[in-house]
Amino acid sequence: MSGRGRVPSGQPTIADVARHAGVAVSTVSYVLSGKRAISELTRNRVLASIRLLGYHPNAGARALASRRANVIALVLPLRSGIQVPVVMQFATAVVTSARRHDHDVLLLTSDEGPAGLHRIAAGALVDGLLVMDVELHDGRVPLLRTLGRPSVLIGLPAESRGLTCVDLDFHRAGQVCVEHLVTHGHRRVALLGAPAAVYDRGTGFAHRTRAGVLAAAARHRVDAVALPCEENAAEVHRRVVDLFARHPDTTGLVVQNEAAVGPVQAALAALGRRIPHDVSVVAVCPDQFAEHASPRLTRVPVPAEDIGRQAVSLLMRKLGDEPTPEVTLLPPRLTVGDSTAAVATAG
Amino acid sequence: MSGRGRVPSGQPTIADVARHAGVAVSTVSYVLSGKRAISELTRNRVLASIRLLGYHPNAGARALASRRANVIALVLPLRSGIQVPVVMQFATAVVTSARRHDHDVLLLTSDEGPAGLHRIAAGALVDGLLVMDVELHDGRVPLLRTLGRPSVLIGLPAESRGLTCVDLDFHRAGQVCVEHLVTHGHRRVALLGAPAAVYDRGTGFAHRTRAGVLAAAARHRVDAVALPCEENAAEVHRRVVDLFARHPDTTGLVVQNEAAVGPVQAALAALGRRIPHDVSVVAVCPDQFAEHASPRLTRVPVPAEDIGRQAVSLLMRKLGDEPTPEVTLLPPRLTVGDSTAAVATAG
DNA sequence: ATCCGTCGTCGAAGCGCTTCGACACTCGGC
DNA sequence: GCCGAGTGTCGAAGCGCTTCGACGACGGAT
Repeated sequence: MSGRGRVPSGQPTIADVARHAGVAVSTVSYVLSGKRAISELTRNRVLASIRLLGYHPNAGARALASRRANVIALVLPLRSGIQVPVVMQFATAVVTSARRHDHDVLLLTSDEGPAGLHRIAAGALVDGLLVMDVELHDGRVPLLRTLGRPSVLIGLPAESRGLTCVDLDFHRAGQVCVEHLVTHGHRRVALLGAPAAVYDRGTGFAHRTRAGVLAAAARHRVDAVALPCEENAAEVHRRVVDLFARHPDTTGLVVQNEAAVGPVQAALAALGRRIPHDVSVVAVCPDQFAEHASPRLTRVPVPAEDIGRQAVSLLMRKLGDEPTPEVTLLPPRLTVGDSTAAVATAG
Repeated sequence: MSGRGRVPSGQPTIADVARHAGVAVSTVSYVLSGKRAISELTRNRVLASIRLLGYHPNAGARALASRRANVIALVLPLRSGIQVPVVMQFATAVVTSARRHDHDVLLLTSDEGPAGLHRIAAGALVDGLLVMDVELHDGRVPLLRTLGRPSVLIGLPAESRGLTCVDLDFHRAGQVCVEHLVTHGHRRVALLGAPAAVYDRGTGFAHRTRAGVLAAAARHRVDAVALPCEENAAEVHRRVVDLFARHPDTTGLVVQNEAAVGPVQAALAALGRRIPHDVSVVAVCPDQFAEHASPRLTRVPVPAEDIGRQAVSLLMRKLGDEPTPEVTLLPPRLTVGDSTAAVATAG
C-alpha cells in the first residue's frame, strides 16, 4: 500500500495538463514560456487542456526551478509626515505596471529594518526591489548594494553612483514655480514646504525643491524665504500669519504640502488677502488635488503614475541585465490655474 | 565533466549548512521549524553555522515542499472616493501584523479583476486573502468562495454567511454620535457622509453609519437628514450652505469624511456659525486626524490598527484550520473633544 | 539516393526544501 | 539482563516546475 503519499493539492499540475493533452510535461512548459518553437496544432491542444482543467502554474515550483519569483518588493518606510495620497498613487502605479510585466508586488514597510530586506532578497522571495521615500543620506543605500539583487530608488540620494534612481526633477520644479511668479512681477516669494521632520531627516524631494526655489530666487534677484510647514490647520495658520507679519510685501507663495493647501487658503482669507489678487499661490502636489481645489491651483503636478511606471520598467530592465541610467529625472510641467496672477501695481 | 551543471545561485543552501554543521539536511530543517526535538548541542551548532554562512531559506523551495507560501494577499480596490489615509493605515497595520506571524504581504489592486485573484490563489502564491473596501453586494464574495483559500474581509457585506468579516461597528458608531448629540440637547442633526459614489456602489461602512444615525435619531425622536458629501471644498461649502438654508435649526453635525472636515469648518465659519457654540460637530475618522484638528474634534475613531491586526490574526487562525467567528465588529468608542457642547438655550 | 540543418517533441535531471519512516541509542522497570 | 518507550538523527522521496541534451522527421541541397 503506497505508504508515503501526501495528499495531492487538488489543483491540477503541469503533469495533468500534459497527460490530458497527450504531450510531454516539457512541451506544456514551452507552450507557456514560448522559449522553444511549438507547432500551432500542439499549442492549441495544450492551451485547450489548460483552460479546461483550469490550470495555474504553481508559483513556488516555478520560482524554484527558474530562479525567478516574478515578484518585486515595494519598500515603503511610512514615516511621519509623508504625503499619504502621493505614496498611495505611487503604490498603485507600481502594482499596475508590475502586472503588465507579469510580476506581482510584495509590500514591505521598514519597521522590520535592514533584516527584512535581507530576508526577502536572500530568500529569493523577490527578484528586485523598489525603494520609496529616499533620504539624501539613506541608510538603505549601502544595504542595497550588498543585497545582490537589482533595485530602483524612487527619489534621489546625495550619492547616486552605481544606483538607479527615478524622480520628478524637484529642483527644477522649485525653479519653475519661482520663474512663473517672477514672470508675473512678483518680487518677494515664500516656500511653504514639507513638515520640519521631513527636512530634518533629509528627505530628498523636500530639500531639492527648496534648493530650486532659492536658486531661482537668487538668480532673478527676488527675495525668498523657505519655511517648513506642518499639516494641521492651526500650525499653518500661525506660520502664514507670522510670514506676513515679517514680510508683508510677500505676494508669491509656493506650497509643497498638499495637506497644507486648504489651511493656507483659509489663513490668507482670514488675513484679508485674496487669491490671486493679493497673493499668488503655486502648488507642488498631485494633479487631481490641485484641480479640485478652488480656485483651481496653478501647480507643478507630481506625476506619480509616470514615475511609478518608469521605476518598474527600469527595474525590469535591470532584471534582464540590461544597462540603465543612474538618474532619471522627469521634467516638471507647470499647469496654470486660477491661483496666480500678475502682481497688483502698487497703490 | 559534469555536463548539465547550471550555475549555483551563490546563496548558501540548507545542504551547505548541514555540511558545515556536520549534520543531515533534515536536522537543519527541524532546527528551523521546531517540528521535532533536537538536542541543545546540535541545535546550537546548526544555528551557529546558519549565522556564519548567512543562510536564508529559499522561499520558493519552502513553499513548494511545505505547500505554504507564508504570504497573504491584501486586496485593495483603490476606487474613487476611498479615504486614502485610512486605507494606508490598514495596509501598514496588516503588513506589521503579518510579519509578526511570519508572513509577508502581496499587494493586489483589483484592476486585474477576478482573474487576478484566481491566478494568485490557484498558483499558490499566497495562502490566504485579506479583502478591503467591501461593498454590501460585493462581486468578489462569491468569487472568494470558489478560490479554495481562506479569506477575511475588512468590511461587512449584506450576506456574511460562511465568511469571516472584521470591521468597526459603524452602525453603532452612527448611533453613538447621535446619542452624544442628543445628550447635549440637540434636536436636529445632520450626517455629512461619504461621497455619493461611495453610497452608490453600496460600500458597507457608509451605509451602516447612515443607518445607525437615522435609527438613533428616530428612536430619540430628533430630526435627522443624511447627505452625501464630496471631498472638495467648493462642493462641501455648497452642501453646508444648502443644509442650513433648509434646516436653519440644525445644531448637530456628524461628519464621516475626513477630507470634508476642514471645508465643513470653513463653511460654518463663513455662515457665522461657531463650533461648538452654535453647531456641534462629531467626526467618524482616524484618531490622529481628529486630534490635530482645531478645535480638537469630538470623534469616534476608526481603529485601523486594531482592525488590521484582528483581520490578520483571524486569517492566521483560518490558515491553521481553526474555526473563526463570521462577524467581528469592534465596538466604537466616542472621544470627547472641543467640537461639541450643549445646545445653546434659545435666545 | 545521401547528407545536413531545422523543427518539434520528449525524457530526465535538478531547483532547495519538508516530512515520513527507519534506526540507533539511552534509560527506567522488572 | 532484557524489554519497551521514548529521544535524537538520518536518508530518501517527493513538491511542481524549467531547462538541457537528445532524437526522430522532414525538406532542400548535393
